[in-house]
Amino acid sequence: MSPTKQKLLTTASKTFGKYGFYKTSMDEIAKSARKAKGSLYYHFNSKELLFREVVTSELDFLKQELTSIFDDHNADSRDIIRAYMIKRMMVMNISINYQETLRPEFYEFYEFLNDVILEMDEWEKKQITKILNQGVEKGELELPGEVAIYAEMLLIFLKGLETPLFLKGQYERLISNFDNLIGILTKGISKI
Amino acid sequence: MSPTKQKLLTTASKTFGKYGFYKTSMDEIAKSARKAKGSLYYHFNSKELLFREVVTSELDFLKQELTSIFDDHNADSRDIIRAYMIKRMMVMNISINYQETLRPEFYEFYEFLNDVILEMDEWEKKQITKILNQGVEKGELELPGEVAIYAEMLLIFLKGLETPLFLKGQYERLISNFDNLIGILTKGISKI
DNA sequence: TATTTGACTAATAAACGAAAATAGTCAAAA
DNA sequence: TTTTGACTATTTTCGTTTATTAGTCAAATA
Repeated sequence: MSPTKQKLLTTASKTFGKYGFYKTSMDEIAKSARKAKGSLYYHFNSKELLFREVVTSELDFLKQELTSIFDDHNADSRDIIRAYMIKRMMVMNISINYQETLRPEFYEFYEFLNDVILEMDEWEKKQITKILNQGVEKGELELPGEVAIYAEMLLIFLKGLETPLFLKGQYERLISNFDNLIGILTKGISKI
Repeated sequence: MSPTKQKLLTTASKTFGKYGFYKTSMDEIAKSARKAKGSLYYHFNSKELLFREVVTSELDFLKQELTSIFDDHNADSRDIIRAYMIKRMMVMNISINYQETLRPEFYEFYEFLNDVILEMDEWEKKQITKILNQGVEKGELELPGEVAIYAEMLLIFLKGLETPLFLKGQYERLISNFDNLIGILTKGISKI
């Protein structure tokens, strides 16, 4: 990625993060980056696509952070799940542009991001399924029925927490107890 | 409650349920109920208060249904929790006016219902806490740390499911597997 | 006295055009 | 190939009018 494009992307990320998608103008981003607006459009075809790249880069970072967790094949699958969930919430807590997609207006206005979010969901479902399957194979976990459905439910649970944690500012208060709840879940799926 | 008031309330519930709060006019409700608009305002002071009563009555019904579950003191606390969760989702699935408060616009426009929802949240937190505490006392459950926090997290989980289940129409698909997930949770909190 | 009525008023939302702001383009320059 | 900024096209904003709907009240009814 060229330095100009990089500069534009990080400036866009900061500005969107500060004022939100709709309160940020393309002129403002270009000016902040000390580039012409034409350059912005040369590298990113539209405001929506620019925001997509901003959010995508946050999600790519998250994926990367999460991948490093389950790359460790020796670890107990219960520890991997625990680490996955905690890391997920930690990184999301600083993914400020992703957080904007949680806002209620999202559903009305941000359809252009639906596929990005959906893709992330599918990615996570796949990873969690993989972790669970590994745990079952290693005899650490016991899951009657379809494993993929458990993955889906766990994801719904994690996503359900996003609004209270990130939008309603309860991250600091609840995260300390989050660990206990994960403890319940991992105990619940453990083979006795 | 007088027959007229009753009639107006059920008509309002049906009409709001069909067209939503904003697409329903007070004239329409009065006409449907074959009453004068003045009667509507005699029994309910405003459109917002009328809708409040409609939602409140749905939530009162839900409370009633849930109360009958944990009134049974002999039952195993794990069974009570399971029954609570399933019944909760079943009743909510038919609480069509409550479901409207889940819509994204809710946050912007329906502040006048925030306290009703909050009150329900508090009620549920209290009931779930009670069930969990009973289970701990009877030696059926094991919960390290603050019991109330588990109740809060369980509630967040249940509320997190509401949007995918009721607004995104996944109730039929997911409810059958919901039971498995509850199984994990109850196993997780069970004393071994 | 408590309740019901419907014509009436007050408040809100929709429709619309003009002005302002912002997204997006492109020929010229680097 | 990339960058620039003046330019156009589109969208949003704002003020005004019109239409709809919320809410009132004096009279009628039970």
